[in-house]
Amino acid sequence: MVVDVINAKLHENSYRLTGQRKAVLNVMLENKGRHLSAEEVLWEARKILPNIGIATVYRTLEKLASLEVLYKSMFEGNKYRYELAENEKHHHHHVLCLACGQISEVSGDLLHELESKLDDQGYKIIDHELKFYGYCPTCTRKQ
Amino acid sequence: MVVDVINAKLHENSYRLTGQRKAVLNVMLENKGRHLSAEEVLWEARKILPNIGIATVYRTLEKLASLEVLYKSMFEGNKYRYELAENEKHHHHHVLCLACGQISEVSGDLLHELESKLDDQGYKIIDHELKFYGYCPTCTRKQ
DNA sequence: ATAATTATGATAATGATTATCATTATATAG
DNA sequence: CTATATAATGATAATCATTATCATAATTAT
Ligand SMILES: [Mn+2]
Ligand SMILES: [Mn+2]
Ligand SMILES: [Zn+2]
Ligand SMILES: [Zn+2]
Repeated sequence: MVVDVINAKLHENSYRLTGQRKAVLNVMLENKGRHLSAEEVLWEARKILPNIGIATVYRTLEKLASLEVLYKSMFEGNKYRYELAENEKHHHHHVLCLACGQISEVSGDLLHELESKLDDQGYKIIDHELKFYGYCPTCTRKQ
Repeated sequence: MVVDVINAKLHENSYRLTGQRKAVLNVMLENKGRHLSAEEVLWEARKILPNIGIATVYRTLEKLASLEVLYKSMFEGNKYRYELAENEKHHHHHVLCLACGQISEVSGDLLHELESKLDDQGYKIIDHELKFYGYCPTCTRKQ
């Protein structure tokens, strides 16, 4: 997602692009493809802005997620992770390695068939989330 | 899942079928198809065994989940829910209504194609989890 | 410049889950 | 059966991610 687009989205909602928000955004932009926890974002952001507080990081991540600049998902079950939303990758899914914890991505969307079946039943499906659990190629080889 | 099977599973692992575990099991058996939180299980179990503690409920739910007598999943994001595992329904998936919170079930498994694609890439996929978010038929009609 | 709005950081509160530990129940060995 | 080892329980403290509170600071509108 281009920075201008993000800027526009913030502006639309009359959010100010403060130094703290810039710092958080930079962290996410420099970590395309990674899935960071709030605390990880905090550590990175403090390299840019040493006094930024954890509450601000949470607030910023939530705002950016609500604007769909970021995606928010839960892998370990106790902690959310955030990643930069890239348009072409919308609706990608995840493979979580049970050995090393690595998160890899699966693109492609085979779920339209199921979704239209649900539509026929009267549901209105907005979104879906798919996670695979198993072993990544590296860990599979080591077994 | 039949009670005898559960009994056998417990026995195999030399777990004792105590009054507390019976109470939790009864709660789950009487709530087939529902997805209960630990606290909800506690309230129900206390109707049978008034002094059962929350720690024991957690311990029992975890044990039963590890034996695959129960399935454990997270819907709201902050709280796990447990449901009785029924063999024929293995790998069913969920639709979460964004309006009323109702959880309904989807059977069918269209994911083998994706899983075999991942296998080709060297992954060893053990399990998957699929959630749909949207509106249930009732809430869709009300809109 | 003044007043209103929005944002921030420190810190307390919350809520689900897990750990600890003394006590109790159950099983096993002699 | 009795002693002893093992497993289970309940009360409660600890943990940890997230949210709420609130006084202060920054930005915007008047
Ligand atoms: Mn991703
Ligand atoms: Mn279910
Ligand atoms: Zn791995
Ligand atoms: Zn509904």
